[in-house]
Amino acid sequence: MGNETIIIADDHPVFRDGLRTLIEHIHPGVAVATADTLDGALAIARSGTVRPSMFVLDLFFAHRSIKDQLAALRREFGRASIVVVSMADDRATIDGVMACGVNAFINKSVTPHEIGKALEAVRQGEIVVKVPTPDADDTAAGLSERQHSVLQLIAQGQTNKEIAIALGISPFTVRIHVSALFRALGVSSRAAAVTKGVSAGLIAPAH
Amino acid sequence: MGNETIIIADDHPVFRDGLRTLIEHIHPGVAVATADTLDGALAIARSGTVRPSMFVLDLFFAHRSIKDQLAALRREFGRASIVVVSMADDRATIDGVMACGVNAFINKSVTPHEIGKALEAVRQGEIVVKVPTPDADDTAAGLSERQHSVLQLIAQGQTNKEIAIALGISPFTVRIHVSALFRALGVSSRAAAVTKGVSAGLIAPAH
DNA sequence: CGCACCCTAGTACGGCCGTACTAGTGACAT
DNA sequence: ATGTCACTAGTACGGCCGTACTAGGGTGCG
Repeated sequence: MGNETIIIADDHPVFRDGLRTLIEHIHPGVAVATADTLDGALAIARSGTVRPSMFVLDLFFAHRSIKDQLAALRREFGRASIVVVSMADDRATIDGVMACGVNAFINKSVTPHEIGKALEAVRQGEIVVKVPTPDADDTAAGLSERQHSVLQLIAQGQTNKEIAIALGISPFTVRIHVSALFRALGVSSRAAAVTKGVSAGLIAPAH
Repeated sequence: MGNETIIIADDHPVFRDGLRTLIEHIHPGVAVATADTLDGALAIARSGTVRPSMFVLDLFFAHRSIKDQLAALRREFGRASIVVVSMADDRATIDGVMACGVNAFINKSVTPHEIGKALEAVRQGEIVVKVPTPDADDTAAGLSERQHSVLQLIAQGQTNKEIAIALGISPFTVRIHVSALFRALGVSSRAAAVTKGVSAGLIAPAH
Protein backbone atom coordinates (compact mmCIF):
# COMPACT_ATOMS: atom_id res chain seq x y z
CA MET A 1 0.00 0.00 0.00
CA GLY A 2 1.29 3.33 1.19
CA ASN A 3 4.24 3.91 -1.05
CA GLU A 4 3.12 7.49 -0.95
CA THR A 5 5.65 10.22 -0.37
CA ILE A 6 4.81 13.77 0.58
CA ILE A 7 7.47 16.45 0.51
CA ILE A 8 7.11 19.63 2.53
CA ALA A 9 9.21 22.72 1.88
CA ASP A 10 8.91 25.75 4.15
CA ASP A 11 11.57 27.96 5.64
CA HIS A 12 9.61 28.51 8.85
CA PRO A 13 10.55 25.58 11.07
CA VAL A 14 7.64 25.82 13.48
CA PHE A 15 5.09 25.91 10.69
CA ARG A 16 6.94 23.18 8.81
CA ASP A 17 6.93 20.85 11.80
CA GLY A 18 3.30 21.62 12.46
CA LEU A 19 2.45 20.73 8.89
CA ARG A 20 4.42 17.50 9.16
CA THR A 21 2.67 16.49 12.37
CA LEU A 22 -0.65 17.35 10.82
CA ILE A 23 -0.07 15.23 7.72
CA GLU A 24 1.35 12.31 9.63
CA HIS A 25 -1.71 12.39 11.82
CA ILE A 26 -4.33 12.43 9.11
CA HIS A 27 -2.40 10.20 6.72
CA PRO A 28 -0.64 7.63 8.85
CA GLY A 29 1.58 5.45 6.76
CA VAL A 30 2.73 7.98 4.20
CA ALA A 31 6.36 8.97 4.10
CA VAL A 32 6.84 12.65 4.88
CA ALA A 33 10.04 14.47 4.04
CA THR A 34 10.77 18.10 4.84
CA ALA A 35 13.15 20.73 3.54
CA ASP A 36 13.74 24.40 4.26
CA THR A 37 14.32 25.35 0.64
CA LEU A 38 12.74 24.48 -2.68
CA ASP A 39 16.07 23.14 -3.89
CA GLY A 40 16.22 20.87 -0.87
CA ALA A 41 12.79 19.52 -1.69
CA LEU A 42 13.82 18.94 -5.29
CA ALA A 43 16.92 17.07 -4.20
CA ILE A 44 14.78 14.75 -2.10
CA ALA A 45 12.26 14.32 -4.88
CA ARG A 46 14.90 13.41 -7.48
CA SER A 47 16.95 11.14 -5.27
CA GLY A 48 14.08 8.96 -4.10
CA THR A 49 13.30 5.57 -5.59
CA VAL A 50 9.65 6.53 -5.78
CA ARG A 51 8.39 9.79 -7.10
CA PRO A 52 6.64 11.99 -4.56
CA SER A 53 2.87 11.98 -4.69
CA MET A 54 2.50 15.45 -3.29
CA PHE A 55 4.45 18.64 -2.75
CA VAL A 56 3.45 21.08 -0.03
CA LEU A 57 5.39 24.26 -0.69
CA ASP A 58 5.61 27.65 0.92
CA LEU A 59 5.29 30.37 -1.70
CA PHE A 60 7.97 32.58 -0.22
CA PHE A 61 11.49 31.68 0.81
CA ALA A 62 13.37 34.55 2.39
CA HIS A 63 11.16 37.17 0.70
CA ARG A 64 11.55 35.48 -2.68
CA SER A 65 8.56 33.96 -4.45
CA ILE A 66 8.93 30.54 -6.06
CA LYS A 67 6.05 31.27 -8.41
CA ASP A 68 8.39 31.31 -11.41
CA GLN A 69 9.51 27.78 -10.63
CA LEU A 70 6.08 26.24 -10.20
CA ALA A 71 5.46 25.65 -13.91
CA ALA A 72 8.76 23.80 -14.27
CA LEU A 73 7.93 21.74 -11.20
CA ARG A 74 4.55 20.91 -12.67
CA ARG A 75 6.26 19.69 -15.85
CA GLU A 76 8.88 17.61 -14.09
CA PHE A 77 6.48 15.94 -11.65
CA GLY A 78 3.39 15.66 -13.78
CA ARG A 79 1.72 13.05 -11.62
CA ALA A 80 2.32 14.70 -8.26
CA SER A 81 -0.07 17.08 -6.56
CA ILE A 82 1.37 20.49 -5.87
CA VAL A 83 -0.03 22.39 -2.92
CA VAL A 84 1.09 25.95 -2.30
CA VAL A 85 0.78 27.42 1.17
CA SER A 86 1.37 31.09 1.78
CA MET A 87 0.81 34.08 4.02
CA ALA A 88 -0.77 35.82 1.05
CA ASP A 89 -4.50 35.78 0.48
CA ASP A 90 -4.99 38.38 -2.24
CA ARG A 91 -6.69 37.54 -5.46
CA ALA A 92 -3.76 38.50 -7.68
CA THR A 93 -1.31 36.20 -5.93
CA ILE A 94 -3.74 33.30 -5.81
CA ASP A 95 -4.68 33.63 -9.46
CA GLY A 96 -1.04 33.84 -10.46
CA VAL A 97 -0.18 30.70 -8.51
CA MET A 98 -3.19 28.71 -9.68
CA ALA A 99 -2.35 29.65 -13.26
CA CYS A 100 0.89 27.69 -12.84
CA GLY A 101 -1.10 24.50 -12.76
CA VAL A 102 -0.88 23.72 -9.07
CA ASN A 103 -3.55 21.68 -7.32
CA ALA A 104 -4.19 23.89 -4.36
CA PHE A 105 -3.54 27.20 -2.70
CA ILE A 106 -3.91 27.28 1.06
CA ASN A 107 -3.48 30.35 3.24
CA LYS A 108 -1.46 29.86 6.39
CA SER A 109 -4.20 31.30 8.56
CA VAL A 110 -6.43 28.35 7.76
CA THR A 111 -7.01 25.99 10.67
CA PRO A 112 -5.16 22.64 10.74
CA HIS A 113 -8.49 20.87 10.42
CA GLU A 114 -9.34 22.78 7.27
CA ILE A 115 -5.86 22.23 5.90
CA GLY A 116 -6.29 18.50 6.49
CA LYS A 117 -9.59 18.50 4.66
CA ALA A 118 -8.09 20.46 1.79
CA LEU A 119 -5.15 18.08 1.46
CA GLU A 120 -7.52 15.12 1.45
CA ALA A 121 -9.58 16.79 -1.27
CA VAL A 122 -6.44 17.35 -3.31
CA ARG A 123 -5.60 13.66 -2.95
CA GLN A 124 -9.03 12.94 -4.40
CA GLY A 125 -8.09 15.02 -7.42
CA GLU A 126 -9.83 18.23 -6.50
CA ILE A 127 -8.51 21.71 -7.15
CA VAL A 128 -8.67 23.67 -3.92
CA VAL A 129 -8.31 27.29 -2.92
CA LYS A 130 -8.53 27.81 0.80
CA VAL A 131 -8.42 31.17 2.54
CA PRO A 132 -9.63 31.99 6.06
CA THR A 133 -12.12 34.61 4.91
CA PRO A 134 -13.81 32.91 1.98
CA ASP A 135 -14.42 35.88 -0.24
CA ALA A 136 -13.32 34.71 -3.64
CA ASP A 137 -14.51 37.79 -5.47
CA ASP A 138 -13.78 40.88 -3.41
CA THR A 139 -10.78 41.46 -5.60
CA ALA A 140 -9.98 44.59 -3.70
CA ALA A 141 -11.33 47.09 -1.24
CA GLY A 142 -13.35 49.23 -3.60
CA LEU A 143 -10.82 49.10 -6.40
CA SER A 144 -12.12 48.49 -9.89
CA GLU A 145 -10.45 45.84 -12.02
CA ARG A 146 -8.60 48.44 -14.05
CA GLN A 147 -7.44 50.26 -10.93
CA HIS A 148 -6.08 47.02 -9.56
CA SER A 149 -4.16 46.34 -12.78
CA VAL A 150 -2.79 49.85 -12.75
CA LEU A 151 -1.72 49.49 -9.12
CA GLN A 152 0.23 46.35 -9.92
CA LEU A 153 2.02 48.02 -12.81
CA ILE A 154 2.74 51.08 -10.69
CA ALA A 155 4.29 48.80 -8.10
CA GLN A 156 6.65 47.59 -10.80
CA GLY A 157 7.79 51.16 -11.30
CA GLN A 158 6.18 51.57 -14.70
CA THR A 159 5.39 55.04 -16.03
CA ASN A 160 1.95 56.00 -17.26
CA LYS A 161 3.19 55.62 -20.81
CA GLU A 162 4.44 52.09 -20.15
CA ILE A 163 1.23 51.17 -18.38
CA ALA A 164 -0.71 52.47 -21.36
CA ILE A 165 1.23 50.18 -23.69
CA ALA A 166 0.86 47.23 -21.31
CA LEU A 167 -2.90 47.67 -21.12
CA GLY A 168 -3.36 48.72 -24.71
CA ILE A 169 -5.02 52.02 -23.83
CA SER A 170 -4.11 55.69 -24.06
CA PRO A 171 -1.72 57.30 -21.55
CA PHE A 172 -4.45 59.86 -20.91
CA THR A 173 -6.81 57.13 -19.85
CA VAL A 174 -4.14 55.69 -17.60
CA ARG A 175 -3.98 59.01 -15.81
CA ILE A 176 -7.70 58.80 -15.13
CA HIS A 177 -7.24 55.39 -13.54
CA VAL A 178 -4.24 56.55 -11.55
CA SER A 179 -6.12 59.51 -10.14
CA ALA A 180 -9.15 57.38 -9.31
CA LEU A 181 -6.87 54.78 -7.73
CA PHE A 182 -5.22 57.40 -5.53
CA ARG A 183 -8.62 58.69 -4.45
CA ALA A 184 -9.74 55.15 -3.60
CA LEU A 185 -6.61 54.50 -1.56
CA GLY A 186 -6.55 57.91 0.03
CA VAL A 187 -3.05 58.74 -1.18
CA SER A 188 -1.55 61.21 -3.59
CA SER A 189 1.61 59.60 -4.87
CA ARG A 190 2.69 56.38 -6.52
CA ALA A 191 5.06 55.45 -3.74
CA ALA A 192 2.36 55.81 -1.08
CA ALA A 193 -0.02 53.81 -3.23
CA VAL A 194 2.45 50.94 -3.33
CA THR A 195 2.91 50.78 0.45
CA LYS A 196 -0.82 51.10 0.97
CA GLY A 197 -1.41 48.33 -1.53
CA VAL A 198 1.11 46.02 0.10
CA SER A 199 -0.13 46.60 3.65
CA ALA A 200 -3.72 46.12 2.48
CA GLY A 201 -2.79 42.84 0.84
CA LEU A 202 -3.84 44.11 -2.56
CA ILE A 203 -0.48 43.43 -4.13
CA ALA A 204 2.47 41.23 -3.25
CA PRO A 205 6.15 42.13 -3.46
CA ALA A 206 6.52 39.93 -6.52
CA HIS A 207 9.69 38.56 -8.11
CA MET B 1 5.82 26.58 42.10
CA GLY B 2 4.63 26.80 38.53
CA ASN B 3 1.80 29.28 38.84
CA GLU B 4 3.22 30.63 35.64
CA THR B 5 0.89 31.47 32.80
CA ILE B 6 1.99 32.06 29.22
CA ILE B 7 -0.44 33.46 26.68
CA ILE B 8 0.12 32.97 22.98
CA ALA B 9 -1.67 35.03 20.35
CA ASP B 10 -1.23 34.27 16.66
CA ASP B 11 -3.75 34.07 13.88
CA HIS B 12 -1.89 31.26 12.14
CA PRO B 13 -3.18 28.10 13.78
CA VAL B 14 -0.40 25.79 12.69
CA PHE B 15 2.27 28.13 13.94
CA ARG B 16 0.31 28.82 17.11
CA ASP B 17 -0.03 25.15 17.91
CA GLY B 18 3.61 24.58 17.12
CA LEU B 19 4.54 27.36 19.52
CA ARG B 20 2.32 25.88 22.20
CA THR B 21 3.79 22.42 21.83
CA LEU B 22 7.25 23.92 21.92
CA ILE B 23 6.64 25.86 25.11
CA GLU B 24 4.87 23.01 26.87
CA HIS B 25 7.81 20.82 26.00
CA ILE B 26 10.57 23.07 27.28
CA HIS B 27 8.56 24.42 30.24
CA PRO B 28 6.49 21.53 31.49
CA GLY B 29 4.16 22.67 34.23
CA VAL B 30 3.37 26.16 33.01
CA ALA B 31 -0.14 26.96 31.94
CA VAL B 32 -0.32 27.88 28.27
CA ALA B 33 -3.31 29.66 26.80
CA THR B 34 -3.76 30.53 23.15
CA ALA B 35 -5.84 33.01 21.19
CA ASP B 36 -6.15 33.96 17.55
CA THR B 37 -6.46 37.68 18.22
CA LEU B 38 -4.83 40.17 20.53
CA ASP B 39 -8.20 40.94 22.05
CA GLY B 40 -8.69 37.28 22.78
CA ALA B 41 -5.35 37.17 24.55
CA LEU B 42 -6.26 40.25 26.59
CA ALA B 43 -9.56 38.72 27.59
CA ILE B 44 -7.74 35.67 28.90
CA ALA B 45 -5.15 37.79 30.66
CA ARG B 46 -7.73 39.94 32.43
CA SER B 47 -10.06 37.14 33.39
CA GLY B 48 -7.47 34.91 35.00
CA THR B 49 -6.91 34.77 38.74
CA VAL B 50 -3.19 35.07 38.20
CA ARG B 51 -1.56 37.56 35.91
CA PRO B 52 0.22 36.07 32.93
CA SER B 53 3.99 35.89 33.24
CA MET B 54 4.61 36.07 29.52
CA PHE B 55 2.91 37.11 26.29
CA VAL B 56 4.01 35.61 22.99
CA LEU B 57 2.37 37.71 20.29
CA ASP B 58 2.39 37.71 16.54
CA LEU B 59 3.06 41.22 15.24
CA PHE B 60 0.52 41.02 12.43
CA PHE B 61 -3.08 40.00 12.61
CA ALA B 62 -4.78 39.94 9.22
CA HIS B 63 -2.27 42.42 7.75
CA ARG B 64 -2.65 44.77 10.69
CA SER B 65 0.27 45.47 12.98
CA ILE B 66 -0.35 45.51 16.71
CA LYS B 67 2.69 47.71 17.25
CA ASP B 68 0.50 50.60 18.36
CA GLN B 69 -0.96 48.51 21.15
CA LEU B 70 2.30 47.19 22.56
CA ALA B 71 3.03 50.21 24.70
CA ALA B 72 -0.42 50.01 26.34
CA LEU B 73 0.08 46.30 26.92
CA ARG B 74 3.43 47.03 28.50
CA ARG B 75 1.78 49.50 30.87
CA GLU B 76 -1.08 47.21 31.82
CA PHE B 77 1.06 44.15 32.45
CA GLY B 78 4.20 45.68 33.77
CA ARG B 79 5.55 42.52 35.31
CA ALA B 80 4.95 40.22 32.34
CA SER B 81 7.46 39.52 29.61
CA ILE B 82 6.30 40.45 26.14
CA VAL B 83 7.72 38.49 23.24
CA VAL B 84 6.88 39.55 19.71
CA VAL B 85 7.18 37.01 16.91
CA SER B 86 6.89 38.07 13.30
CA MET B 87 7.61 37.26 9.69
CA ALA B 88 9.46 40.55 9.50
CA ASP B 89 13.20 40.76 9.99
CA ASP B 90 14.04 44.26 8.88
CA ARG B 91 15.81 46.69 11.12
CA ALA B 92 13.08 49.33 11.00
CA THR B 93 10.36 46.98 12.19
CA ILE B 94 12.53 45.44 14.87
CA ASP B 95 13.65 48.80 16.22
CA GLY B 96 10.09 50.07 16.22
CA VAL B 97 8.87 47.07 18.18
CA MET B 98 11.73 47.04 20.66
CA ALA B 99 11.14 50.73 21.30
CA CYS B 100 7.73 49.78 22.67
CA GLY B 101 9.40 48.19 25.64
CA VAL B 102 8.97 44.55 24.74
CA ASN B 103 11.37 41.91 25.99
CA ALA B 104 12.07 40.11 22.75
CA PHE B 105 11.62 40.08 19.01
CA ILE B 106 11.81 36.68 17.36
CA ASN B 107 11.55 36.06 13.65
CA LYS B 108 9.37 33.15 12.61
CA SER B 109 12.11 31.60 10.53
CA VAL B 110 14.12 30.89 13.65
CA THR B 111 14.34 27.20 14.55
CA PRO B 112 12.22 25.88 17.43
CA HIS B 113 15.39 25.14 19.36
CA GLU B 114 16.56 28.72 19.05
CA ILE B 115 13.10 30.00 19.95
CA GLY B 116 13.16 27.87 23.06
CA LYS B 117 16.55 29.24 24.02
CA ALA B 118 15.36 32.77 23.42
CA LEU B 119 12.24 32.30 25.55
CA GLU B 120 14.36 30.86 28.33
CA ALA B 121 16.67 33.85 28.14
CA VAL B 122 13.67 36.18 28.34
CA ARG B 123 12.49 34.37 31.44
CA GLN B 124 15.89 35.10 32.94
CA GLY B 125 15.28 38.77 32.28
CA GLU B 126 17.27 39.18 29.12
CA ILE B 127 16.29 41.37 26.19
CA VAL B 128 16.48 39.26 23.05
CA VAL B 129 16.40 39.94 19.33
CA LYS B 130 16.50 36.75 17.30
CA VAL B 131 16.58 36.65 13.49
CA PRO B 132 17.66 33.71 11.31
CA THR B 133 20.58 35.59 9.85
CA PRO B 134 22.16 37.21 12.87
CA ASP B 135 23.47 40.38 11.37
CA ALA B 136 22.37 43.10 13.71
CA ASP B 137 24.18 45.84 11.90
CA ASP B 138 23.93 45.28 8.16
CA THR B 139 21.08 47.74 8.13
CA ALA B 140 20.66 47.30 4.41
CA ALA B 141 22.18 45.77 1.31
CA GLY B 142 24.66 48.44 0.36
CA LEU B 143 22.42 51.30 1.36
CA SER B 144 23.93 54.09 3.40
CA GLU B 145 22.14 55.23 6.52
CA ARG B 146 20.80 58.33 4.79
CA GLN B 147 19.61 56.31 1.81
CA HIS B 148 17.75 53.98 4.13
CA SER B 149 16.06 56.89 5.86
CA VAL B 150 15.10 58.40 2.55
CA LEU B 151 13.70 55.08 1.36
CA GLN B 152 11.47 54.83 4.40
CA LEU B 153 10.13 58.34 3.88
CA ILE B 154 9.61 57.69 0.17
CA ALA B 155 7.58 54.61 1.11
CA GLN B 156 5.33 56.91 3.11
CA GLY B 157 4.67 58.89 -0.03
CA GLN B 158 6.60 61.95 1.06
CA THR B 159 7.93 64.41 -1.51
CA ASN B 160 11.54 65.47 -1.65
CA LYS B 161 10.59 68.73 0.02
CA GLU B 162 8.86 66.93 2.88
CA ILE B 163 11.78 64.56 3.26
CA ALA B 164 14.11 67.53 3.41
CA ILE B 165 12.12 69.02 6.28
CA ALA B 166 11.92 65.67 8.06
CA LEU B 167 15.68 65.17 7.86
CA GLY B 168 16.56 68.82 8.38
CA ILE B 169 18.54 69.10 5.14
CA SER B 170 18.12 70.84 1.80
CA PRO B 171 15.72 69.46 -0.85
CA PHE B 172 18.66 69.52 -3.22
CA THR B 173 20.57 67.19 -0.98
CA VAL B 174 17.57 64.93 -0.75
CA ARG B 175 17.67 64.58 -4.52
CA ILE B 176 21.23 63.43 -4.32
CA HIS B 177 20.26 60.71 -1.86
CA VAL B 178 17.25 59.71 -3.93
CA SER B 179 19.35 59.34 -7.05
CA ALA B 180 22.01 57.38 -5.19
CA LEU B 181 19.32 55.20 -3.64
CA PHE B 182 17.82 54.42 -7.03
CA ARG B 183 21.23 53.51 -8.37
CA ALA B 184 21.83 51.21 -5.39
CA LEU B 185 18.49 49.49 -5.83
CA GLY B 186 18.71 49.34 -9.60
CA VAL B 187 15.47 51.22 -10.14
CA SER B 188 14.50 54.58 -11.55
CA SER B 189 11.29 55.53 -9.81
CA ARG B 190 9.98 55.92 -6.29
CA ALA B 191 7.27 53.30 -6.74
CA ALA B 192 9.75 50.70 -7.94
CA ALA B 193 12.06 51.58 -5.05
CA VAL B 194 9.27 50.85 -2.59
CA THR B 195 8.48 47.40 -3.99
CA LYS B 196 12.16 46.59 -4.20
CA GLY B 197 12.61 47.72 -0.62
CA VAL B 198 9.71 45.65 0.63
CA SER B 199 10.72 42.50 -1.21
CA ALA B 200 14.29 42.94 -0.01
CA GLY B 201 13.08 43.30 3.55
CA LEU B 202 14.57 46.77 3.84
CA ILE B 203 11.28 48.34 4.79
CA ALA B 204 8.01 47.06 6.17
CA PRO B 205 4.48 48.00 5.15
CA ALA B 206 3.95 49.85 8.40
CA HIS B 207 0.70 50.76 10.06
C1' DC C 1 -36.24 56.35 -19.38
C1' DG C 2 -33.02 58.27 -16.14
C1' DC C 3 -29.27 57.29 -13.17
C1' DA C 4 -25.00 55.40 -11.78
C1' DC C 5 -20.73 53.43 -12.72
C1' DC C 6 -16.82 52.01 -15.43
C1' DC C 7 -13.88 52.66 -19.24
C1' DT C 8 -12.37 55.38 -22.88
C1' DA C 9 -9.84 59.98 -24.94
C1' DG C 10 -8.31 64.43 -25.07
C1' DT C 11 -6.48 69.42 -23.48
C1' DA C 12 -4.34 72.54 -20.24
C1' DC C 13 -1.43 73.61 -16.48
C1' DG C 14 1.37 73.82 -12.37
C1' DG C 15 4.48 71.23 -9.95
C1' DC C 16 7.52 67.64 -8.70
C1' DC C 17 10.86 64.38 -10.24
C1' DG C 18 15.38 62.55 -11.66
C1' DT C 19 19.88 63.41 -13.81
C1' DA C 20 24.01 65.88 -14.83
C1' DC C 21 27.01 68.91 -13.77
C1' DT C 22 30.11 71.71 -9.91
C1' DA C 23 31.91 72.15 -5.19
C1' DG C 24 32.97 72.06 -0.30
C1' DT C 25 33.39 69.37 4.32
C1' DG C 26 34.64 65.66 7.56
C1' DA C 27 35.89 60.70 8.49
C1' DC C 28 38.75 56.91 7.79
C1' DA C 29 42.13 53.93 5.78
C1' DT C 30 46.61 52.76 3.14
C1' DA D 1 48.99 62.73 2.66
C1' DT D 2 46.41 60.87 -0.68
C1' DG D 3 42.41 58.49 -1.91
C1' DT D 4 37.89 57.11 -0.99
C1' DC D 5 33.40 57.64 0.66
C1' DA D 6 29.28 59.78 2.76
C1' DC D 7 27.01 63.99 3.22
C1' DT D 8 26.16 68.57 2.24
C1' DA D 9 24.40 72.57 -1.33
C1' DG D 10 23.43 74.61 -5.45
C1' DT D 11 22.03 75.34 -10.76
C1' DA D 12 19.97 73.86 -15.05
C1' DC D 13 16.90 71.21 -17.76
C1' DG D 14 13.82 67.88 -19.80
C1' DG D 15 10.22 65.01 -18.64
C1' DC D 16 6.71 62.84 -16.09
C1' DC D 17 3.12 63.38 -12.77
C1' DG D 18 -1.47 64.50 -10.91
C1' DT D 19 -5.63 67.29 -11.20
C1' DA D 20 -9.34 69.69 -13.38
C1' DC D 21 -12.00 70.26 -16.89
C1' DT D 22 -14.93 68.22 -21.28
C1' DA D 23 -17.04 64.25 -23.69
C1' DG D 24 -18.57 59.90 -25.56
C1' DG D 25 -19.85 54.62 -25.21
C1' DG D 26 -21.26 50.52 -22.59
C1' DT D 27 -23.73 48.01 -18.85
C1' DG D 28 -27.01 47.32 -15.27
C1' DC D 29 -30.74 48.91 -12.11
C1' DG D 30 -35.25 50.82 -10.64
